[in-house]
Amino acid sequence: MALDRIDFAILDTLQKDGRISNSALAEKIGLSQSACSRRLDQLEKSGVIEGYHARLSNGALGHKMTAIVHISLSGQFEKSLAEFEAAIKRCPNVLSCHLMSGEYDYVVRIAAKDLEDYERIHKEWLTAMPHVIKINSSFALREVVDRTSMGIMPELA
Amino acid sequence: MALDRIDFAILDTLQKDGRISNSALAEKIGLSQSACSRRLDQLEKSGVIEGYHARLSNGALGHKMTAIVHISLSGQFEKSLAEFEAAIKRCPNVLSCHLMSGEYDYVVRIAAKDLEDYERIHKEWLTAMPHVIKINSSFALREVVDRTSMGIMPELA
DNA sequence: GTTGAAAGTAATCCGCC
DNA sequence: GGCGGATTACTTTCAAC
Repeated sequence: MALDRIDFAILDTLQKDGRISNSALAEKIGLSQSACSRRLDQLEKSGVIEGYHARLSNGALGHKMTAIVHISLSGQFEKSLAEFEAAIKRCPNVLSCHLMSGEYDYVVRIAAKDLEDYERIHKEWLTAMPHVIKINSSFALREVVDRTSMGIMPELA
Repeated sequence: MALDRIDFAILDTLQKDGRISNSALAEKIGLSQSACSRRLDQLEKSGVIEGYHARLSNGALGHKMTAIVHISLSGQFEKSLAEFEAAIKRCPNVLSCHLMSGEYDYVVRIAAKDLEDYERIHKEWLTAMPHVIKINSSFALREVVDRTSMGIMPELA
């Protein structure tokens, strides 16, 4: 799907305010409501927009701690990976998980209430996952940036 | 702010569908529209809901590669950290960045179109940031989980 | 791409139970 | 917490340009 500047402007706006009304969006990017609505339809149907989500405050919900955990499995067979991934998806404290190249197989970001809560997660979830042989936890002292998708500003230039 | 099961149900729903209408939300959680609207107001004003965002497909936008970069600075003075953080916030390819305890000072997640694009980002942004003395890049082979906030299901129990 | 209009739906705010 | 009502605003669709 070919996107032009107007599409990027729509995406940029919607990324910053996912609940903006079609009319406000149309006005902001300088398009009529009908044209704006049609483009938005296209962007949603084509999969460029995957969905809309409320962003909750982990802190306000009592999860003031973020851990970044590097995990290695005992083998890299697709079956082992699949079993581990199915397990990690079930853990509600997992914010993100990527299969990686390099020293560790997975990098996992975890939200916890506090250190004690992290110990519980570590024990009940992480060490209980299939094929795990090595776990290395680091803790975030501060969140500097946290976005789901990258800023699309560069494409606007 | 004290949250009850109804609040968690609202949050859970809104996290999955950030554009749901108040009337649909009210029906889903079994509340009248006015009560639902009042609670939502509170959740937004109290900061539990930080905002609403469209989730864009990095892949569809041409950014098919995710890198996780560990960065160390030459010193951990607050001034150095602040300067580095100001710089990293400016980079549009940065998805997340955390100041860490442990071996590296920062863990940064970066979206890139491809390896060539990553090399450009590495050269133009990462190595150009103030006080950086060590950069270690790993690449994601697969995204297993990616959420902004943790699932709040556990609180529903 | 635009405008304008119609019809349906939703949000907001009210007082009251 | 629920209900009904009134007002205002938004969405969607359509026709015509």
